[in-house]
Amino acid sequence: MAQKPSIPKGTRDFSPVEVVKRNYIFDTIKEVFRLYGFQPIETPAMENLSTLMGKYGEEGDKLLFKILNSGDFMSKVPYELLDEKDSNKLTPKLSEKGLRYDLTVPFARFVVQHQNEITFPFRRYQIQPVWRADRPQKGRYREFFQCDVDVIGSDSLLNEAELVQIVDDIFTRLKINTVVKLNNRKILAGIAEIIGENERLTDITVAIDKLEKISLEKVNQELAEKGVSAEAIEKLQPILALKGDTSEKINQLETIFANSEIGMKGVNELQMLFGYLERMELKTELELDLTLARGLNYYTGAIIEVKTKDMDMGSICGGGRYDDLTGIFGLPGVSGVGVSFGAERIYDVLEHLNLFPQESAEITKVLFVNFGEKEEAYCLPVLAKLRKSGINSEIFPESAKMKKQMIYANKKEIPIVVLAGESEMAEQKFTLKNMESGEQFLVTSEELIKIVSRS
RNA sequence: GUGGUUGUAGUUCAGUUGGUUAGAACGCUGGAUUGUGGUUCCAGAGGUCGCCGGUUCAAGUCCGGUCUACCACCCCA
Repeated sequence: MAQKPSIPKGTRDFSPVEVVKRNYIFDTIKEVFRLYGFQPIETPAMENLSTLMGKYGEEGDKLLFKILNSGDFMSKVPYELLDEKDSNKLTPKLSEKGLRYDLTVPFARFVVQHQNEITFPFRRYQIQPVWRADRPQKGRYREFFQCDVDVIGSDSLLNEAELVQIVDDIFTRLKINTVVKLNNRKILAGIAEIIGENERLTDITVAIDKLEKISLEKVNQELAEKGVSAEAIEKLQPILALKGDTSEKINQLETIFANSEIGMKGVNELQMLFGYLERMELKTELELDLTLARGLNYYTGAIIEVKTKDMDMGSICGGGRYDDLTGIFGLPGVSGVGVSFGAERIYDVLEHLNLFPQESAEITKVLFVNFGEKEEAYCLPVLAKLRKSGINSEIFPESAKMKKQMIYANKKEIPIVVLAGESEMAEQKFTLKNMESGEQFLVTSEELIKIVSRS
């Protein structure tokens, strides 16, 4: 006997109901992207490892799925390498392709490769699965979808502002209450500068990013463990404790950064961004969060993160500005800014809050019961007319027992069943049954189409 | 990658200090009802107790390993 089939760890099948719900999210997102003039691209599931390696830090490299070379690859491996048993040295001999880890790096590669065909600034969106060899947990998978929007080739902060507007638009449509948290890497760099720990920018950002989750004491402890001097930690405290609304925080930062050029630049960018946002009449709450760092270390300017106010959950959307992402692929000086929507988490929020729409464009509206060959022939022209007028409809493919066909309609939640047997045919009519109320009507084909189109 | 919890019909779960033939509910199939689904009633099918090994006269139950899902780190969407 065949053993039970299964799928790889951290991957999922999607049932029809789930796909319909997921498409609702993707369709809403795409609609808004298009509304702002973004165009879709797609890139291959696999990239050359040389494109992917070293772009996500040391951790990231470990989480890349690598694809085994084809053919007799072992014959080319020198014996000494096999004896050494050093995976890091052996891997390049066995694998030269990997599954993409995110959509941003392949996008950067795409831009460099097609730079002469692209009109800048390039506004693109991309909705595709990505793969990470992470340990799965609830809401964390090894295969998941990212929905990215980026503008590349423009330094204007208007792009940041529009991305926030897109976020506002999408979550308003999805009926999720959100707060958009904003910060700027230059502020964080300024902080590192004035406390005299320029070198430790990454450690500092990672540590203060945790302020929401763990206590101030723990954060300070972690900073000390990472080798940040006690003096610097002391200097950091008043900054972490900054209070007030956005303009108050910005005012205080101006004083703090009097001697930090990069810090001042960050303050100016924030002022400009919030200036744009004020004119956009957003429904979403905005918050300047100085502890917002986000892990990805290619961000250089604005940092954006979106959380829902409706339930306790990590961010459902995030992004920022990255200067010079294409530099590593040989095209320096092109700046980009983008955000990525976490489809899986948005799904969980909508499910939890029961916000998926009941009506779906993907379910069958009308089922013709099949009574036999003559009856089939009688129904087919009407079925064709229904479909022509855009009504999802089907005929049961064989003249099975009535009960079986009714159960089929019931399970598929088909709202209307059409019965046409001998007696109906004799009168040139159809019996239309409303499956919810159980009511039945004897109607002509024209009346049938009219009634069904209305409901 | 580190540490922990878990696994029994399709699903959710019972299963005594280790002791004959592993149960229930829901679901599924058929019937009551040859032109009527959701409610009801009757009958039936469905399990290598995640997998591999060990201890024992005897293992769903104890031990080791492994896989899976989940939880906390790490990191992240």
